[in-house]
Amino acid sequence: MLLRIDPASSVPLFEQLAASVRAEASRGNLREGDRLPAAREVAVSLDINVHTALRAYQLLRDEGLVDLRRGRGAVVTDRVAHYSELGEAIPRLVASAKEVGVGVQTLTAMIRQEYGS
Amino acid sequence: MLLRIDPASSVPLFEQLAASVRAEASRGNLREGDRLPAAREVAVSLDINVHTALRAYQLLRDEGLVDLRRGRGAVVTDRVAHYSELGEAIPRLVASAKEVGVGVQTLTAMIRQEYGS
DNA sequence: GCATTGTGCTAGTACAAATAGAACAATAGG
DNA sequence: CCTATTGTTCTATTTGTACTAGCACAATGC
Repeated sequence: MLLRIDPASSVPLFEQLAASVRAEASRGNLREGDRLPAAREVAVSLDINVHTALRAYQLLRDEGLVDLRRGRGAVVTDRVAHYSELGEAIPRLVASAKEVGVGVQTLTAMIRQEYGS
Repeated sequence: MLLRIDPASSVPLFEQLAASVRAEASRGNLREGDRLPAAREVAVSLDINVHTALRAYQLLRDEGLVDLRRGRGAVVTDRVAHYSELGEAIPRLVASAKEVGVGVQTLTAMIRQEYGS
């Protein structure tokens, strides 16, 4: 499990952490039943507050990627399969956008627009 | 030109307005050389501040979708073609995400992650 | 010249992120 | 059964940023 964050980035720490976990899922490095390191443990190793680490985990729980239970930790659900599926489709779209010079902000805005309608 | 915004939405007004213009572009309703209504005009008809309308236009300028000039207004550039291209690819990905129950926030986060790497 | 249109500057308000401390509840394992 | 582990809940503070807005200014077009 490679979890990285960049304290200098403008992206919130908890989002970076969640994204880092998703990336592992997209690459197929996570399987149903796998257990993520404890929030307290992650907080120490990344030098962030426990609440921040927990918030990332709670975000992933809201998405359904992990189950959270006291004493047991964060366990990957069966939904991890969907993430690796999208892990193939997404790079294609991103490549197209980059080719024609459409930025991240614009692309994500267009997706939100499409999703909402 | 159908420009709509929802004051009740949590999405910033200027982003909604910009998205509304992009949507027109994606649908092929805008062509190179077309002129958008004046910011002050849009502000009045949508009942928002001029700065808010202007900020939307400046966002579109930064994207390269329009050229902005004093006294002349906002003119659509040749990049509009790319927007209608993506207007076909994006719905496919969004449909896939919806099928497997992946939300907007998650999807856009994954795209940012992919874009950045 | 004069109206139109975008730009710059300034500022108030509100919201979100991150940190912190403390107490609590469920689970796992010896 | 007991204990350590792990997430949950609550309150609070600090800090930074986003959004909106008002006013004066500058460039363009007719």
